[in-house]
Amino acid sequence: MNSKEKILIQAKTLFAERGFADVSMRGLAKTVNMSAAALYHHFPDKNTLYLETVQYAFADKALLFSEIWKIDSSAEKKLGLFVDSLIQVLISDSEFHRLIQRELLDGNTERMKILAEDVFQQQFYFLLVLMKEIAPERDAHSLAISVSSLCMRHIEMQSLCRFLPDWKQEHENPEVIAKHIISLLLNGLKGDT
Amino acid sequence: MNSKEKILIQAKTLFAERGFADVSMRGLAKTVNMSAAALYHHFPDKNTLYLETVQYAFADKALLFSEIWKIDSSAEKKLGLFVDSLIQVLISDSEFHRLIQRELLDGNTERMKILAEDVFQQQFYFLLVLMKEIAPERDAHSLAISVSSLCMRHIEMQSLCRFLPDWKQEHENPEVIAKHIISLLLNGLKGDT
DNA sequence: GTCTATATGGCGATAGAC
DNA sequence: GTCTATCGCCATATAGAC
Repeated sequence: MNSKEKILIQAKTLFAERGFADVSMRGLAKTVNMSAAALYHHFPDKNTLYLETVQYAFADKALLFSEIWKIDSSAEKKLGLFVDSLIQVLISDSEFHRLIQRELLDGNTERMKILAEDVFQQQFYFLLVLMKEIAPERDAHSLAISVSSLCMRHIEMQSLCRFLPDWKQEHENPEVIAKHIISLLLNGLKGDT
Repeated sequence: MNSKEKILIQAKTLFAERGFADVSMRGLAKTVNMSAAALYHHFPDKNTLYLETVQYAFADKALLFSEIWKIDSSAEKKLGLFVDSLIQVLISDSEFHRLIQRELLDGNTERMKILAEDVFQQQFYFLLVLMKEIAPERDAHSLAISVSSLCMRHIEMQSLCRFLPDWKQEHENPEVIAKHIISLLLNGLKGDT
């Protein structure tokens, strides 16, 4: 593995965990056993390093769900698989998840465009098709946002939920979360569980 | 208004906008026309200042919805009012909203407890009661999380959604968002709009 | 491609006058 | 309660040797 890739891997970890302002070039250099000066051979400045780190972290995510859309099954079943997969990806690559959260919070327009086009767009498109099939009389865009919102936030709220009434251990089980979301989407509050 | 309050107001703005690490005592001092040293008369260190700022920003939010729960109306109607109010609060006090996002991302256990007990707990309790009334056979805790997740994330995703397929201007209208969420909750994907 | 050394400046926090 | 001055440290970034 070349140096640049080694740097990007560690940068992803550090930026995800502590954010842009709280990561120093010195600190990053230490984790890859380099001097800080050496980083500047690979990246012109800290800002560019961050941008490239984000793009690196997002690079392979666009294709992650492609098998789901090809499956010959009902739209509801596909939606279930998508929710399962999204939750699994967010949990298994929590650095990726945290970088998305940070980008959403920052709201930089240029990087929003990158996030939209490089990460979300393809899956979002298929999700739109699915929504139009399941609920043709509704607003597909809003529904697709709702699906991803539910998956992401249910995970992000875990550290808070422990301190809220009626919390149970099982609420942190990914499969329980997924099942809840699917059921809510398909049936609404009043449907069967 | 005394100096301490003036400091807290500006600190809320700065911490919400740029995060703990990216706010300097010098910079904060400038916005309140003070020397940095003077800040240390009111707060022992930057960490304590941040903690007090968060508590200050959260202080009056707990009671914001109390009228809703008293209204003599159907549970569905109350849920609608809650969603409307939550979205309105998040939009009208975006600094408050951003501080919550930052706290959720940080995940500090001590401060999660503060956030849960000082901000969420009371509304969450009433929301639980509402959920048990509307959907007695379902998991009320998960449903209450879903309600707040939908409200918060739909707003947080706005800067991203502009770059996603099928986006329309009206998707940023708070009333449109609220109506969508209510309809999704009450009817699920397949219900009427 | 990586190093050491360094320029330049901002940071949190404190001392002590008023 | 606020100031100026300062300590000691760490930051980004660059220069130049190897």
